[in-house]
Amino acid sequence: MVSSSLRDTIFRAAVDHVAEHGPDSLSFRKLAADAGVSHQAPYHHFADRRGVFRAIALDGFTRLGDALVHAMSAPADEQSGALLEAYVEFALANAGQFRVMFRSDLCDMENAPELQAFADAAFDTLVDHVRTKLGEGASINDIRARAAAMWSIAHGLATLFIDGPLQRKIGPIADRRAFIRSVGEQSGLA
Amino acid sequence: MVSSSLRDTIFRAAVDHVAEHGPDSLSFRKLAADAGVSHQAPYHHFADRRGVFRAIALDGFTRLGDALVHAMSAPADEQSGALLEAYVEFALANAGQFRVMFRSDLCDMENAPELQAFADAAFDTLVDHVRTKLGEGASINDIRARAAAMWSIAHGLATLFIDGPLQRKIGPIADRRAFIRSVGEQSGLA
DNA sequence: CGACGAAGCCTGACAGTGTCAAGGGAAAAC
DNA sequence: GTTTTCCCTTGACACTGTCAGGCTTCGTCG
Repeated sequence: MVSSSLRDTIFRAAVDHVAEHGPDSLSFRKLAADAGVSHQAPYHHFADRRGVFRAIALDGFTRLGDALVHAMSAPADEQSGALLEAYVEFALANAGQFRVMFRSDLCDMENAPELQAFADAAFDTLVDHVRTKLGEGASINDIRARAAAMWSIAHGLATLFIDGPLQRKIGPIADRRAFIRSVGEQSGLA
Repeated sequence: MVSSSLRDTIFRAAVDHVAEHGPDSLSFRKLAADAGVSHQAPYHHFADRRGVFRAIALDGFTRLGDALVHAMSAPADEQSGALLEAYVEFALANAGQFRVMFRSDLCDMENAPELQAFADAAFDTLVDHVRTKLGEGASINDIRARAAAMWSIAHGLATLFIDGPLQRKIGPIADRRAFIRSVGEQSGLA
């Protein structure tokens, strides 16, 4: 609490702002003002404006990874569906943060090895799942393609939900959970 | 050429900039300066900075729609794969523009009926395709879920390609086209 | 022909932004 | 007790989007 409490204050305020108003309207100066410090104070804890986005993304990947690992504790024949559901539900429950995680211009994943590590870990979880599901005979190409397909469908469903178009076209979805599962079933992936 | 040539000049410059440097670094003033006009001139052709993004998105949806319609001219049993491939290839060939199309904060699709119309048309194309593919017996719920699944996998694959993580994890992909098709096959959708 | 009004563009100004530069004050290390 | 280090401050700069108002140029109508 003592150690760099300003960093936490600003980080939390940033997460809240992103969740409510999205990433782009986030102002470094206003963050500082709201925290009651000078406009330069945040620079002692984050190198850049992008630094705070990197922190937000890192937190997001950590929590998403946890959610996916938790989904793996489902019965074997329901794991795929549980993974899909966990991914999409996380994205919807943390829409702003989720957007930041996949905005390369904001968090610059290419140059942030710690972000890559978490993203890699999440994907490895997925590849392992696919490998055991397809069995020994499966070729590496099939495994990669199927893992990519699963990630794609989860990611696509999440982003299309968040950014609007699907919500409007599909119409009011009484039971979102059921819809997600039925999307998984319609693809051969869950 | 005479009629509002400045609008075209600025629009093209904006598209080029978005393609090269992404949407967020696009400066209204610099656009004007590059066109050799005052910093207020663009306001006579676009209401906002977002106005130019709306124009970019509209152009993008138009061209994406054309690409999808063209893909529908494939043999019936290859249509699904062709749609997937057309969607992803368009996104990769027009990465910046594609990002703008699905950034609700930039083009504000909720309040832009002309954008919704194009997005709806694209989705209707997809629903029709699914309907004829599943046949008469299919329930409306299954049709919607399968259409959503197809859109999700195409959209997810495209965005994961563009924003990096997939490219890195999948490794160098010798034949991207083959990879896209194999992703489609691994799901039951193509 | 002359008045008028709109279209298209300009100059000026304002609040707000990210970030570089330099200083200050307290606490900790030597 | 001096010096170094950490955290924060004030000041400035270039740049942004956008509101306000003025100035030509041109088509239309009385």
